[in-house]
Amino acid sequence: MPKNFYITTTLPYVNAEAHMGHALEIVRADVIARYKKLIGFEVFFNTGTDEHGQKIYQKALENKQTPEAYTAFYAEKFQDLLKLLGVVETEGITRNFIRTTDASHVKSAQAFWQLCDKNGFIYKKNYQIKYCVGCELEKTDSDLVNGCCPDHPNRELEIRDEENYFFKFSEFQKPLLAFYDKNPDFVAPNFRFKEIRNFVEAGLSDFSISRLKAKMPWGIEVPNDSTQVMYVWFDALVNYISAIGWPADLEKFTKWQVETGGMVQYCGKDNLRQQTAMWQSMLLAAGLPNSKTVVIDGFVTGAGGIKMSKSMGNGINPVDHIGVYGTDAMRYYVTRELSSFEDTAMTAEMFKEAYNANLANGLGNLISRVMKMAETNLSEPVTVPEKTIPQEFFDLLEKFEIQKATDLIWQKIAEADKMIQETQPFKLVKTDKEKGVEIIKDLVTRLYTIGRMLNPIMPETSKKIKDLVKANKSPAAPLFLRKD
RNA sequence: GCCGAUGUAGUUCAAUGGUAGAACGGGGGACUCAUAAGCCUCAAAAAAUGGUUCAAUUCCAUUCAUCGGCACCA
Repeated sequence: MPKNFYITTTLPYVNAEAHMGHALEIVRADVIARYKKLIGFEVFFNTGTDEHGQKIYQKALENKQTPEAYTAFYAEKFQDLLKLLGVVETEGITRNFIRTTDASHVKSAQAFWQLCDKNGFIYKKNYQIKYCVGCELEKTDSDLVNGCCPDHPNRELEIRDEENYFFKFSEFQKPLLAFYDKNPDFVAPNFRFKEIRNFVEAGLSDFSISRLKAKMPWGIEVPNDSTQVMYVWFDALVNYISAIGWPADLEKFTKWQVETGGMVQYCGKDNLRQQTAMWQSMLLAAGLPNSKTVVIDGFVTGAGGIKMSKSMGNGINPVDHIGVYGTDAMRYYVTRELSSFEDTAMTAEMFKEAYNANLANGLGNLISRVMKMAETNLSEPVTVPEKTIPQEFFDLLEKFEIQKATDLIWQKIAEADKMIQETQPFKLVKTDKEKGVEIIKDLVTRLYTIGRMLNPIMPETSKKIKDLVKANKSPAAPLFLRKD
């Protein structure tokens, strides 16, 4: 039985700066990837950028750039973000960064379309669009206020017909429900699974999967119809399999999507339907294996649960925070201080408090005090036994309960601090050297275990702890300096 | 409007049909290995109303408040 594991984030749409939601999703997927690697899996980690569509085309025009230059700029920015988040080259993990403008992806998306078409799930029909003559623009339902254009409320919207391709989503109600029944852990957390099941049970409508190329030139051309380009679904969602070589390299595809039991996907709650229903139907239509699990994140909000926005001025820029506090501090925050599945409020003040309490006073201080005693009182580095991580830690990560798993580490930190207070080894070595040394060795072993558990969560810190223990040295400078 | 969820110390969360736990923040104390850190200790909480029950924060109903979804926005 090969131990392979494939995990992917959704691809950020590159029409704006990266926000906390991106950081959250990328780090958590990386934590799971590193955890799987830790327990012996060979891991494929996919992320990238979604680069087609009307909005990007317009943004590029606004910036007086070609869409190619515009998306290249953002793709690079997101790659920089990955580095800042600690998503870097890691032994045992294949890192992949896909851009939906990659030639291989374009080919893959077209092949996927043709396969679904061949299987009879794509057809052409009239699609009615709402058009505001005042704006001279097409309007979507979500653009409208009380059924009218907000800028021209007194003008009647015109209904115009346009020919588009559609996907027969409606035929997948039963297959989807059957798939859900067979895979009771398909969506995490469970309340999101209920939500999507209700949605599917209520009935499905076919969705449109192309746009007129004349109107929207920045997209992947529909096979055998140069007048149309693919709308987002058959473009962006297909990245999860184009990333692992489908259909050009079926051996690679088999390794990561078949032998693994399917990909594990991370996404925000706004992506629930796309990932757990639409994309799964598309895979069924193509006769390809489904995803194994889709993990749904909550949102990061401002204080009081208010949506972060520029106008509110309550946004948190992950890049700025990493600049001040460091990569591992950000990884700590999104894994332990933000709920694994629910919305969580976050402010700069909360970040600082959590940093001081748990990284400076908690973890960092423990490292200093334990290693100082070790350096002073031990003649050689402690030999740490092989397996010291509690099984519970693995069980929690297996269920994507990253927050609870991280909590467990901080419990271990508190236990060690308490033990120092109760046994006072720093005093004991003066009266009973042997006994004092015994306790210090135990503390070093505990610290090393904490270092091991931190491996998926805070890889840099994990390595620093292990190196200090192996060298029997106290840190030259505090690992997490208090910020005032 | 419909569907779903949530409402617990100042804040962020937890457990529970029978003393409501924790963390941060706040007050006090003894200590010194450590980053004015750590440890001990104190104060501090169930949105409202009604019902079921010997007993409700927990179950049910209603009200109020907040959030999400109600599809072509990526």
